[in-house]
Amino acid sequence: MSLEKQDLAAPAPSDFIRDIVAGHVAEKKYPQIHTRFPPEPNGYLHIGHAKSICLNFGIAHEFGGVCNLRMDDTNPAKEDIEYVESIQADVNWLIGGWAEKELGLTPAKAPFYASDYFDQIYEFAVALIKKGKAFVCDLTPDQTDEYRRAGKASPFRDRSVEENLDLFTRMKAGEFPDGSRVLRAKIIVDAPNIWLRDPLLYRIKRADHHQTGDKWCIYPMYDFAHCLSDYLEGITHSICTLEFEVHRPLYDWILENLDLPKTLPHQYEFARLSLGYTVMSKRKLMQLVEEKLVTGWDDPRMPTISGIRRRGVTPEALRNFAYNIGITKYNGITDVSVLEHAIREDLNKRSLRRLAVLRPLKIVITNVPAGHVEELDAVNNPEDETAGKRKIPFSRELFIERDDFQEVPPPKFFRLKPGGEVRLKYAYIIKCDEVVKDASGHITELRCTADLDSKTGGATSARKVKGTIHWVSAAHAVDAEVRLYDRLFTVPEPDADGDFRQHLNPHSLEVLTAKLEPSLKDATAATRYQFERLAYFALDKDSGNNLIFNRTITLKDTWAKEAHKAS
RNA sequence: UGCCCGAUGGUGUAACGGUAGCACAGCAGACUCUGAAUCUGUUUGUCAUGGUUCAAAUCCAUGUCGGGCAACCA
Repeated sequence: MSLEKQDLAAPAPSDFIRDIVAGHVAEKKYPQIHTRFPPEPNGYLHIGHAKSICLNFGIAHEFGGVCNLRMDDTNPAKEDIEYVESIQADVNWLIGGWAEKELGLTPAKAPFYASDYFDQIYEFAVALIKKGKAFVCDLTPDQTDEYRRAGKASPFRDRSVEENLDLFTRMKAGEFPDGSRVLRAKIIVDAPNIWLRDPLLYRIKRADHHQTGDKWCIYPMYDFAHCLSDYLEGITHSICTLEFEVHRPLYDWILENLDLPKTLPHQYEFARLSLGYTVMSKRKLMQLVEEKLVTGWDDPRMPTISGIRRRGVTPEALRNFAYNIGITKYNGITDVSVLEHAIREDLNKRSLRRLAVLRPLKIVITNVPAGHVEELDAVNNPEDETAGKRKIPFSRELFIERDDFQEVPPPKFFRLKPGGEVRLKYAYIIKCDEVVKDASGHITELRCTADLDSKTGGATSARKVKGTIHWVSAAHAVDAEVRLYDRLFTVPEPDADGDFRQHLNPHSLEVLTAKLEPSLKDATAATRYQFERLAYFALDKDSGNNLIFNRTITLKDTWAKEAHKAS
């Protein structure tokens, strides 16, 4: 299915923000809808950001608008160019083939940066001072905190415009040490909303900035820079998460007190994503990386966009997930199964089926002569006829999955057992005649006979056998490293109590050497594979001459559930 | 504590004063050369109490519970 068709087929998402936007479009309130996605480059983007990206770009896409990617880089102490680059790559990947046209670009065809506006933001601060609406305050951080809690005016609140102007100019010139003075808005000292109690606008902070170098030693605070950046870019709908709801009066106050000629943007808030069995805060993800609890930001177990991508999930799957969860103001925890379903649904449609054995058990088909090799037809994707067929080699010695044989089978086990029959996918029905063990009782080999007329299309091929299993020809098999990933945490809410690290899943990664059908030698990074009856896999970026596959997600396994119930 | 926000099955959402629907999960079955996919059926819900109304998940009031903010972070 083409992406375009997929978009058309998907019901247009509807939520309270889109309802508002649709209303504005209907009344022609703005010439064009303009949103933005404004991450701070102080970490990698995660699936919660994906929700926001899909919302902001989705709205632009659906209402003929534009969405800017803007680095909210007002705190150089915590930011880094590495993050700028990863954010750009992740956004491009997520919107690729979907909302690329809606991506707003600066004249340099780069993302936007709040730091692009530092000169203008500075002038806005000067304008506020001149109007008597901002003042330089010499209180220490602790004192400031104390005064604000008490709803008491700063003793510096009534400095003259001239003095404020002089002090602010000198702050900029670097005449004062870090943290010694700040610029504050003059609003209401005892407002019920803390963010209106003369909030900070600028602080002195000597830090090398990844975009502006050492040009500045004062940096605007989020509240001051954000609304003005939105305004300067012509943003109409500034969409953020719930924790900024209480900041909205300040957002509006700044814009309304600057006598701005253009239409003002408006802020709307929605609930951030919480996912079961996952931690989402950048701080905790950073901790996992720094303490080497994972291999990096793009470890396939991480909920980061880069980790999810490396795991083999497609942007379409992630977008469908984002659509499916909806947008509200309710802080709930989305079940991981919703994500897993979106991934499986996507991969089922697109992945090439292949035969691969993860934990090999050798079997010998005694009535097939040694040296005999035949090529069998195998369907590449039953969900997509255009994917065609391939040949797979069959011979006397094969590998099957150890799990597919049980010497003492539980009830309803319809795979291979002593004296039992099973179909080898695309090949013959075989019967297990003998179980060969070593001195310690470990099964080393199975000796079987094939019903030589039962090959697909053959005389007895219609014979009903309850089970069908996958296999690979031992002589033709290709070895590959497979990385079996599982959820990173063992509990639905890892950060609900105490230290989230104590809930780390010790089995979140298992590495095996698997036996693959030979066609997988030519596997490509862009292709998604389903190892039949097992899971979906994608080539890892570490893969070179030696193949490395990441397990994206398992197939649903009703039998495992059944077996679990029995035990 | 103050201010702000929220509450619909197990989970996430829809219903915009007029039949509580969808998805995921679960359960049961059909089909199956993937115990997958697909198909069929199905269990489970409007936080509470009042009020307005012919009619309330929806509007109002009060309460309960949950979340957020009170960084020279964003």
